[in-house]
Amino acid sequence: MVTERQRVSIFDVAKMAGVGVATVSRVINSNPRVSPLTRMRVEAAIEALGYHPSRLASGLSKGRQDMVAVLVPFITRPSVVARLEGVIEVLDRDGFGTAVYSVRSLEQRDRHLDYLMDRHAAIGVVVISIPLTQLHVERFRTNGVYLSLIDTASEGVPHVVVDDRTGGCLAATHLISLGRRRIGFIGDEDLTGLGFASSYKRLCGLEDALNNYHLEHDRSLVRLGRHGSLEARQLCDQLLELDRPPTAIFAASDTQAVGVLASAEAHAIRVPDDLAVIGFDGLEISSILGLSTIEQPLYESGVEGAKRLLQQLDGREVEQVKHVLRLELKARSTTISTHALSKSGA
Amino acid sequence: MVTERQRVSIFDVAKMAGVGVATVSRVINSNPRVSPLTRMRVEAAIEALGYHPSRLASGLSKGRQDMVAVLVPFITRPSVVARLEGVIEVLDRDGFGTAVYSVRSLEQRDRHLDYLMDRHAAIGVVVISIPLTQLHVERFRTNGVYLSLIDTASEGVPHVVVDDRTGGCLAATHLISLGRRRIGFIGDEDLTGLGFASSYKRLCGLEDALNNYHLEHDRSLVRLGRHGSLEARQLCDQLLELDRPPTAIFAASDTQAVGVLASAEAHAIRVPDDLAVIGFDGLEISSILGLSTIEQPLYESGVEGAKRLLQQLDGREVEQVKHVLRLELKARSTTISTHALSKSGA
DNA sequence: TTGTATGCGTTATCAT
DNA sequence: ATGATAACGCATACAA
Repeated sequence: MVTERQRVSIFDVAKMAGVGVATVSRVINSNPRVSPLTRMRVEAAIEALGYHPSRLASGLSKGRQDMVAVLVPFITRPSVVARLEGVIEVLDRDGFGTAVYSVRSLEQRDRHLDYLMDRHAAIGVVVISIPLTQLHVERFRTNGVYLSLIDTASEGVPHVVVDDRTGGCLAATHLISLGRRRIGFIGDEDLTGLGFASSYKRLCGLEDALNNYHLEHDRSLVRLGRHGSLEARQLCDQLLELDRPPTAIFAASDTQAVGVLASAEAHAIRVPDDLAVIGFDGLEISSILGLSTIEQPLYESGVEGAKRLLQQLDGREVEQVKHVLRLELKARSTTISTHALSKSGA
Repeated sequence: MVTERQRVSIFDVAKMAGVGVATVSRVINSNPRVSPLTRMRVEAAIEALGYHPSRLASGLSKGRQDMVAVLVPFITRPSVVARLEGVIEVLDRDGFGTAVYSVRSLEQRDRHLDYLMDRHAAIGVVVISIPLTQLHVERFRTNGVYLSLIDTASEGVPHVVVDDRTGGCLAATHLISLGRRRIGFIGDEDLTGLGFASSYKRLCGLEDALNNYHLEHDRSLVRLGRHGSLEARQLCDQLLELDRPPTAIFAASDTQAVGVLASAEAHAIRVPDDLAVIGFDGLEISSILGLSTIEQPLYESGVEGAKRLLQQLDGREVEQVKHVLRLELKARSTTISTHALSKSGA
């Protein structure tokens, strides 16, 4: 039925153009050592035959391929996707494909890493928000597979991060400066073993802030659970039903803060009057809901992470092994109870 | 510096195990025609050497590789990501890698498609929410690259979709049955040339519903713009500032409905009393906000789409070329103004 | 500037 | 059951 047309190879092109395969190869790889005339003849043949070089053969011959692997946890999280988008865009611009490996457990992480420790699987690997062991890193190094980290760090490996602890402190200080003393925290529980370092660091930042003001930290106001709005709402319900409920809540992410807002509404608790709420990330939803937050450049983190991988491929040393992105407090209507807030939402 | 350890090949394993390369290959591919003893010796050597078969060489030899490409538009949209997650999960379970190609324009679509029309680039391609031309489809067929479509359709190609038009009708009928007559619509503008078919079909469904009730459709209540909450809010602002504003709004997606809710709040318009709002998709946010919506199985669409690709790879005929997923009306507090809504939010 | 020949690491065919 | 060897399609060192 389907005439599985025989693949056109570099050989066919060479024959049609009346040249050797090496010349065709040179044309493909824009090697300057080809006369303009020959180049044109070859290009014509390529066009006529509808020839596509085989990435497989090319990769095999060169000992590496043009695919970059990206390891991501929980791909449905908006923050992860925003980063991923940046990665894909940069890689694509440089002609690299992006293979996405989703990891939900430590076993899955190790299985994928094991597979990717091979220049024939991917020329380089970008890891987003997943902790690596020193052993993994070593093996990548010895195997000559490049590595670039986003939102996670490892000794000697290029990584781009934000200072989550300072961000947490920033958020809490904002709440304290507003007169709030009982500050609840809703963050991620470490169920998977993939950590959730950022959530933990942000909590540390909260404690830093309380310490700075010599305030005691009521540990019973800290609730951890699975990441998600629904879970966060339930955790917040618990907090709001306490005898002495918090007067402010710092959620480890905007997604969780959305759950907090829903919980407050269900309890008919006025925000920010009775409860101030601040999130983290600066997702679009925060801007829409007037949610105060600590904004981090997610997309940019992807861009930077990918660029740092490309630098290594080019043989350039990565100038700054540790690249720290800025954080910015966005004070909106869930903490500041003023006027004309529809305007300041940007 | 870095001792770029020489790659261990099938040859090294053969030598160490004292067998031929063919035998090693058989072991790798779990070919039964190997004696248990030899198998063990080979496996031991593989383990000892830390050998990984080269996917490149394997692919070249077999004339195809184990990477599936996925074409996605606007990867940051939650609906797209949910689908993508399903695809990745299924492919991974079957040992296939997933290369993600993001497309934002027609040129980019064609460039990627052109590249992927090659069994050496990907053994199969899954396309999400992007329209294809008949020409593209033909070329895939003649090149022997398998194709599976999600949220888009093409003659003779396996695809999984929902009935957007019926869904739109469902949403509108719900609003009409609630006594609303002036129904606004906020949907996607076709800026990119990638269509946005679903948004358009949902609008058609709205008109169907109006026709069913012999209601006139006020075209001035239809506003199209870039997909996103912020844009939707602005469009809704226009609608609410009309002399005769709508009494209900159907947003083509939950993301846009969120913008509508924000706009209503900014205008101090009560929902659902003065304005009923319904979205589409059934994202987590809809459940949190109590947003009425038409829920579609996004994750499942990815799962199904990937499965249908795998069926083709297995040489099985896809039994159902067109697979239609169900839609479900979730009536929540943005259309129904009753009691105890915090409970019905599921 | 251009062509020839070898190697990249597998798989598969054919012997044995 | 196992081994030798020819593809697979390209890049590149070397020769011309």
